[in-house]
Amino acid sequence: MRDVPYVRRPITTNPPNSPTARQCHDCGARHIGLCDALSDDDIGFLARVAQSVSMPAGKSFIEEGSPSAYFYDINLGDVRVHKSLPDGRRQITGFMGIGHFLGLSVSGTYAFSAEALNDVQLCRFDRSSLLSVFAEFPAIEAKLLEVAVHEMVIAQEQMLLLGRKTALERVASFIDSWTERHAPLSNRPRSYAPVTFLLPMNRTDLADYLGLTPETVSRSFSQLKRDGLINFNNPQEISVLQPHHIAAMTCG
Amino acid sequence: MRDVPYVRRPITTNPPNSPTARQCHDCGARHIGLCDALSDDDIGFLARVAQSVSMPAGKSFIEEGSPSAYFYDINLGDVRVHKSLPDGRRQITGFMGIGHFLGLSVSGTYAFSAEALNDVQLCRFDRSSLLSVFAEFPAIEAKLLEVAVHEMVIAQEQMLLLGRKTALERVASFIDSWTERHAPLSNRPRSYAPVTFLLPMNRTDLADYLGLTPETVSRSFSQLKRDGLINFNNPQEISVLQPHHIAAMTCG
DNA sequence: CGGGACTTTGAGCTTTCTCAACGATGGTGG
DNA sequence: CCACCATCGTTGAGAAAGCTCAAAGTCCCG
Repeated sequence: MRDVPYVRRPITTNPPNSPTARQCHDCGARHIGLCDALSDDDIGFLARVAQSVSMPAGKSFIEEGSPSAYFYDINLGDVRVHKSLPDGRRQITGFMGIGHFLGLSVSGTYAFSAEALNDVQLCRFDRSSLLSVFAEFPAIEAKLLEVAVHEMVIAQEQMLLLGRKTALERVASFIDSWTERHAPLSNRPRSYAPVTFLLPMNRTDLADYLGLTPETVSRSFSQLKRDGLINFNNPQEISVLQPHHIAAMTCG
Repeated sequence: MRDVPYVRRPITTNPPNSPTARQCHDCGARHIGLCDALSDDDIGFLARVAQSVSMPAGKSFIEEGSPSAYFYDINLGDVRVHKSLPDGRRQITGFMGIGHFLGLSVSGTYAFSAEALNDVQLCRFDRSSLLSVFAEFPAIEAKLLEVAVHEMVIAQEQMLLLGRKTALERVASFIDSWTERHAPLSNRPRSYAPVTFLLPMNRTDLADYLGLTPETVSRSFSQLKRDGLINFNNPQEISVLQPHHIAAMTCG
């Protein structure tokens, strides 16, 4: 039954001290992204309209063009977001991780699709509940605006990558940003120490994210490997041997 | 003195019934974008912290990396927004017109540059004034979130274009969206009647927007011209002879 | 009428894509 | 437990889309 999402608590409003409300304490996303903007008291109110949902790896839970009934916040796992052309060409617009929100819509239908890259846990809010929460807690809406503005900055960087960078620069940019995700040193200059981590997506996903073909992604990885900048224990596990050098190859 | 922006009212707070407050009535952007979300009463309050600013064609008024001191709303004219790489490669992330807002930032520095494509009139708000307005009028912040979400949809469409469309499809997509801007038929199916309008940007801007070279943009235009889908009276004035056919070439 | 900037067109080149084969990995069933 | 199969990743060779460089054409403006 791996194809059917398992809804842990299919109730619309949870009592204030229910396990759902309390679970935020233990949530991996409690102090990341949207929820980080809320006090323990406020998040209790948010939790009352939240449903906890699990998605197996590969499951699509947002379909481009379908009614935007829900809004999601990722508690665990990784998600790929994409748009497609009628003939099947696909552009992945982002890989989202813990604390990331998904599914805001103005038009009433989703403008993109979203799939679980691995087993994912989500907080789900239905549209109308969310609107009432906004009315009660403007802080949430304010934080959401902040997050949306930050998303926009990232989107503009991706446009620069897609429109103007070479294949090698694109792959280096990707490695650089994932190195930052796994060894975030905030404001300090990036560490020169090697970092190893797992990539939750395959080469085809990567190609569709970087505007390349899987072959070109693979060739770029191979070149970086030849140059001693990275290494692969297996295709998923990358070691960034010279993070500063990779960063220099991103061209900004 | 065309290089120096002319500030019409360099005062920070204007009295409620001042010409500034009343000018919103006559503003071309009064019922577009952000301002459209506000009642006549509310917009009076917004006008009290607004400065009206003019920019001559070509003037850069937002510089990537500089402190994000101001927030702008376009009253008249067209603006190009872009990011650049250190070696000069440029990606234009959007062409903004009347009613468009610009300059929100979370980090405290602008993530992009903005230049006037022609003579532009802007409403300018300083950061701190804007934050106080947000506190007083959550409706503005809510509308801003809505606008930001819509921006994000457009950005994702542009990523799809840059990552996955052919040169001809990119140029057709551009023509299609500008046809829509100039002959917006809302929900009804697009008109089959020809539309003529002026492009405020040159071929190099277009190339930097579409991830191409000026030569390729020109060649694509020439092909569409040969095929009888468009015509140019001069390089700025385009006639879209078969809007529906152009729309079909965008591939979505 | 002339000069500068922009646009168009052409020819050859480069990067990336396409197509194909080979290799590695992981899951499944005998 | 191992062989098999499917999927994914890597590598190579040739093709093609779009880029670079160059020259000619056009338009605007003084």
